[in-house]
Amino acid sequence: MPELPEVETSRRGILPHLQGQTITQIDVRQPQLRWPIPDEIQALVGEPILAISRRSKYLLIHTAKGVMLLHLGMSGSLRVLLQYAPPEKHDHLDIGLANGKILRLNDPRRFGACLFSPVGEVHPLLASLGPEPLLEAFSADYLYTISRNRRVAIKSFLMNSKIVVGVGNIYANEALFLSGIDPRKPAAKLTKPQASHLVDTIKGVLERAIEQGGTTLKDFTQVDGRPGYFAQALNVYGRGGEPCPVCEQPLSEIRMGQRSTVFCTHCQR
DNA sequence: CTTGTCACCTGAGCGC
DNA sequence: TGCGCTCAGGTGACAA
Repeated sequence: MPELPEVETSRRGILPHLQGQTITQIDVRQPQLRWPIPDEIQALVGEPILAISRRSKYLLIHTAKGVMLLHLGMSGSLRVLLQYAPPEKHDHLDIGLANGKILRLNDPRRFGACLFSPVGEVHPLLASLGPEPLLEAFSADYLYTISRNRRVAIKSFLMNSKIVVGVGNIYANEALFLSGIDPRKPAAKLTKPQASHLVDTIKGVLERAIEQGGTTLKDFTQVDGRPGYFAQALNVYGRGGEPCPVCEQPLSEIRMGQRSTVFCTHCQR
């Protein structure tokens, strides 16, 4: 499960089931995810879960011995089940808990990850990430300043995790539409008001999606308990050729960096 | 350093 | 029904 709101919704969904529980077992059925699941992960067996946090699209399960990093890639999802629930196709990993439940990772495409970081160390994958989009560090001043002298298209710039994390293809398309900015515009050509508007719309679109994830949040213990990927009404994503919701001109669809990019040539400049 | 491309993997949908 | 092709929500590793 991909974009930041779904990851945050997953965090909130599994939190009540995992908080304070001790990890009793870690069953790896398929270690070949994006990277092999390391054997060191077994160091967490016997450890109480102290907290579950999120950095970018990584979920971090904290213990006194270290942190388990979970990433859902393009197709991963988490559920909380009873420990005897028979594993189904693509159920690669179970984290057994003292209350008889398990946290189970399912990921058909195996672009996800389960990694380990010893206590006190920051995992290398997290070391050079940009700011969280919903925190104050991601501001108009920041975006304007960091985009100077950058010729890359603003959409690719936004999707660069060194600039800001958590803005994936869907929300990059949506935020640029809501800001009236052409996704092909070189980042350096953003004006200060545009940078400010863009920061506001990114925060707004992500916050609304998280709120909706919250309202539709199931308890993560049912087969259909996963949050819907598209809880939020989308203006442009997946709507190439359809009329623009504002001006009714047909929406353009192009590819930028192998990613589908939808925008309105009339409303976005 | 910046930018663009490739790779990882499975499954769904489409045209034939 | 089946085959081959394209595409899909991510992102690190490279090459230029």
